[in-house]
Amino acid sequence: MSNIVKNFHNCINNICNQLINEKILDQNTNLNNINIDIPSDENRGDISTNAALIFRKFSSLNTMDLANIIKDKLLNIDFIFDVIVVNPGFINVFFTNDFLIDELKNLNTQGVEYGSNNIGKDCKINIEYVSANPTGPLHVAHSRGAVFGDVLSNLLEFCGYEVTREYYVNDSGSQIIALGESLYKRYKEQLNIKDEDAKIHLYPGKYLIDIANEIIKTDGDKWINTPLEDRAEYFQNYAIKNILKGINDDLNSIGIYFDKYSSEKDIIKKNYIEKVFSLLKDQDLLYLGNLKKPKGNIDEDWESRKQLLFKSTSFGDESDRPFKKSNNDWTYFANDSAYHYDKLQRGYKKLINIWGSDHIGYVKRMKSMVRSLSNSEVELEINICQLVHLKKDNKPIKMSKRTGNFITLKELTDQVGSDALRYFMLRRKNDAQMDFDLTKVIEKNNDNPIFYINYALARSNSLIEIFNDKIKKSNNFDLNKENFNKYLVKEEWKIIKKLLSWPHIVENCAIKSEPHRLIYYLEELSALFHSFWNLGKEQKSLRFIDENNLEKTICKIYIIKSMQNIFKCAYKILGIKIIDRM
RNA sequence: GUCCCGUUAGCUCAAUUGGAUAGAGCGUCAGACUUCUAAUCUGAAGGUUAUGGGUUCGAUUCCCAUACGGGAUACCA
Repeated sequence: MSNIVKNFHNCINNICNQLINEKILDQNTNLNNINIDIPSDENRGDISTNAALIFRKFSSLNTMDLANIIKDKLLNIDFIFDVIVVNPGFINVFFTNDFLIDELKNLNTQGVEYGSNNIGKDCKINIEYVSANPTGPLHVAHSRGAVFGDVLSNLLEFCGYEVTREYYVNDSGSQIIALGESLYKRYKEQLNIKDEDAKIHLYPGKYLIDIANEIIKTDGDKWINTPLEDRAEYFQNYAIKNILKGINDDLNSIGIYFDKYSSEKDIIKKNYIEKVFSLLKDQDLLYLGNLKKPKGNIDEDWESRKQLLFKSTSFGDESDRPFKKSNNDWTYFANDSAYHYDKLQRGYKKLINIWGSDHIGYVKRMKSMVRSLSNSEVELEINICQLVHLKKDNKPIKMSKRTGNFITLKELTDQVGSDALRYFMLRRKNDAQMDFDLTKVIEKNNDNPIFYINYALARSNSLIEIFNDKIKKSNNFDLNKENFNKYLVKEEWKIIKKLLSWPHIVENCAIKSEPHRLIYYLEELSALFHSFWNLGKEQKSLRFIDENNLEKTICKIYIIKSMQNIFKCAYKILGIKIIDRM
């Protein structure tokens, strides 16, 4: 597992220990705030650190003197070519070319495993996402969380976590009762039987009609005039089963698969709510009380009610939260707490939930709950995916879930394809709102970054083809370090350094749960490649393939192979297809 | 009213968890195709990081206030 940033970090830590021994640094010097960066400006070295600026507080020496002492020690390390100290105390380090070539060989030896790490070693983690109610097909708003959760799972797996991808099915409660009755209503409708009961809320959309017709196909009109209690469960389960299958198909079509579906019904059957109840009671976190009247806009029929409340204020929430309704039923929050208790029982060391922005008000109470139920041993991380504004030709598309006039995930996938959908859903930070333009994401021009990176890959691939056809079929390159030094120009060293920063990018993305950075990395790498490619137009000697100079060509093709390796690895994490040719 | 998220170039967005001269793409202007694939590239112009304070060697980043935009706001799920 090679990571140039980590390697260098170790060097700095060693030097720090030496300095402590030499009494230059205080015994209790804190190393936590030391940054190791890959500078964006190449003049600032291949890697840089603020160590001297941090050490300043733990030493009688001034920052620049400290920096120079560290510099002298760094210069003794064999893979460091030069060190420059800059005001106010940054230490900029340049690697030797030999070191970079060794690392590039590492990259190729490790193949698509290059960049993986073990920060998640022995950590069982549960990532719950989508979890849309099984009352209708997935729509656009679900797709962002779906893709985000999937890629975060891939990424954490790559970092050594043992990941469970989980979908929580809300197959219980009043919505499901309404769903069952909606289906029954459609069933009657399809059999041309008049229904006077207009009170029942009907789920809009055509999908329930299709399901109703399936029931008619097998059962005919046998359910007509059966009492509610006899038919309810059948209609509910039938609807859930079919809708869930549709949801699953839609997800599969964009490459998303779950390891586990958890059912709310099952959780209730396990009596976990009662278990949670007593656990909270023991910690004195439940009490009977009245919530204060909320200020501002509220319904006119608000009334003060006595109900069982969870003390989430003791964890920083702004209000305590209802655990039971005033009629003594459990709230949804109580159910959800039981579900999280179930996850804890399964031995996860960390939980991640990915929620839509409409659930943002529930973040604090759920985090508080998991802390209470796990003795603060398990952290619940909640990533909020903000709204996606759909557009077409730069004009907003109006949608309303109430009338059933919304664009489904399936329709979106059919229009733009899985790759464009995934790529653009990931391209923005999850907690910022984003636009998604149906026409723009599939345009084949400069505006479209996914074509930009695919084009880089396609171009590089044609190089490999030409190389194999014309020059050499075998993979046994004679990789002579001297040749790299002799033939490569500064633009190519820049590409190599970019490639070697991949493990650092991966680690950062995983630690911060921010997969969008992978996308930006790919676009930057592609830019370096395209730019260098075009230099070859003006100056033939800079081209990758020179039939008259095998030694040089081999070095250059080796970089290309390394680059493709990184692309393959990144595409796998992002879940998008490799494009060989365009 | 309260809470959460956001505000960075004309537009859409980055910024390596407090670092150095805040970067890309689009758009604008000026250029590069007898090609290893022009779906590309080169150059120029474009900024008081919403505003005002604070913390410190150093702030787009952390804290406080203000403005604007979006979302959430008792027993639904």
